[in-house]
Amino acid sequence: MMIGQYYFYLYANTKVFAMDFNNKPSNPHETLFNKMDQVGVLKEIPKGTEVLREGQFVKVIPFVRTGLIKVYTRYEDRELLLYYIRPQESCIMSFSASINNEPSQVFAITEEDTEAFLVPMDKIASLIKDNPHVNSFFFQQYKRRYAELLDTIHHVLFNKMDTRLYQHLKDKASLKGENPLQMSHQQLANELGTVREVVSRSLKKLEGEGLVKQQGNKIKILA
Amino acid sequence: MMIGQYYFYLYANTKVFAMDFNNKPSNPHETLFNKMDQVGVLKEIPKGTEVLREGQFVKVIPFVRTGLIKVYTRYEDRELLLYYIRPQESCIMSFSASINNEPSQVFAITEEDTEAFLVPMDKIASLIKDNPHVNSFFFQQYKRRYAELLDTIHHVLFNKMDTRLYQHLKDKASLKGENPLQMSHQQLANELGTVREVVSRSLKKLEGEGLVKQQGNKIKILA
DNA sequence: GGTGAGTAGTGACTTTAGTCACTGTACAGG
DNA sequence: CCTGTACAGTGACTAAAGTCACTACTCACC
Repeated sequence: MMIGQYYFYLYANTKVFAMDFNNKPSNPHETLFNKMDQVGVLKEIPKGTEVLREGQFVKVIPFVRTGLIKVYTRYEDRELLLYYIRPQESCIMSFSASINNEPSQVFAITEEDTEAFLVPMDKIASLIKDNPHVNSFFFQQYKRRYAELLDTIHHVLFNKMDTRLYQHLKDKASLKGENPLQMSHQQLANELGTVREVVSRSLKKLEGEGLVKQQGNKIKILA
Repeated sequence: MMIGQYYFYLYANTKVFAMDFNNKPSNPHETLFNKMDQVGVLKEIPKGTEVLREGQFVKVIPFVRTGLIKVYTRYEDRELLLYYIRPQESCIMSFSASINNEPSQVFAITEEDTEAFLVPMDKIASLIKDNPHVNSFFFQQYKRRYAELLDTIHHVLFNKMDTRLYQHLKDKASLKGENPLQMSHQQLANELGTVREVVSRSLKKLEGEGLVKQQGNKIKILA
């Protein structure tokens, strides 16, 4: 099912954001983000919104201002987390898909309430021409995402599930800045590309090793 | 062991290439490659030369004119093929590493006798500024490599070894354009991130299914 | 002709992950 | 209060991959 190029627009209210010309931060990324409201609109997207699905064509690139977007892939009924788009970041999979007007290969969902600038791809193209920062920003994003994926593939290929799970829990806790982490076993299984039972058992094992502790529907990371 | 920025220079003879100003191809990539000799040198690198290793700093980006370079990662004593750099392509891992002056995360080896333009990173930077084709070339390369890696991760996570092996053999045969493919089981194991015994057995299974045939030290792909 | 390196084949085994089927718990909503 | 749903725990099993140990072949080279 392809919903069309402005899928994002289906959700949340649009808000044109007030520009702050006086603020001249030294960080190029901040500068970049301050330009975004000239070319795109700021959206508020509630937690749990599916903002992109496989097969969909992309015409607008998100730049996250606050919140968190999860990008993942699906195969049959399994999923695998690819990366999170954090504040000051963008989505290279959208960018990639836009470049050649190809459909998306991945899914994306807001994992927290998120504010993002949505910038049409043609605007991005001219931004890139005018502003070398934008260009290098995307190269940096690619570089990072590639490194992350390489890391993931290492884990998948060379590590056992309990190691992967533990690492994932730690990463996730620090990413979201909350320690008793509230997630179901099923969610964890999806992010790691495995099944619920395996997560249950691995979690039990980690608990036995004193690395985590399950309390109610939360998981406390101890070490 | 870090050998320094001009690692490539350790091998093969340098040859400054004659420019062909009259040739005006329509393909931007060809145009791009015709510019390379203005900014870099053409190297002839014999088959089996290790051109990049993990931890090494990169200052020069290769643009393959003829031949084939294999890029792979290593973990403990296992390896995994990441991608091939074919003619008209470049190496985004070198590019990535250069951008922030970080060491390489991967290895690269010539799999056939290869001619490549070696272009210092600072030249690339100015090329990118002057020539939008160069810029989009690298974005395209990133896009492709990311897609390839995503594909690899799908195979690793969701397919069995014999499927992966068979697919790999087919890909490899078409890439190298030779059908009775000459490779040891160990080599295949490395490229797939597994061990020799598993390749031996999977190959046997594929042979039983009539998909391949081992003849001497070669593997014939039948279907 | 003997030796050593590289390669391939294979039986026996262990470990890991995944599957199936079921139990039990918590909780929301009619 | 009953019922449906989502979630967690677990025993029993299967399948896949990897490990270990050994045999055997080929071929280069002294």
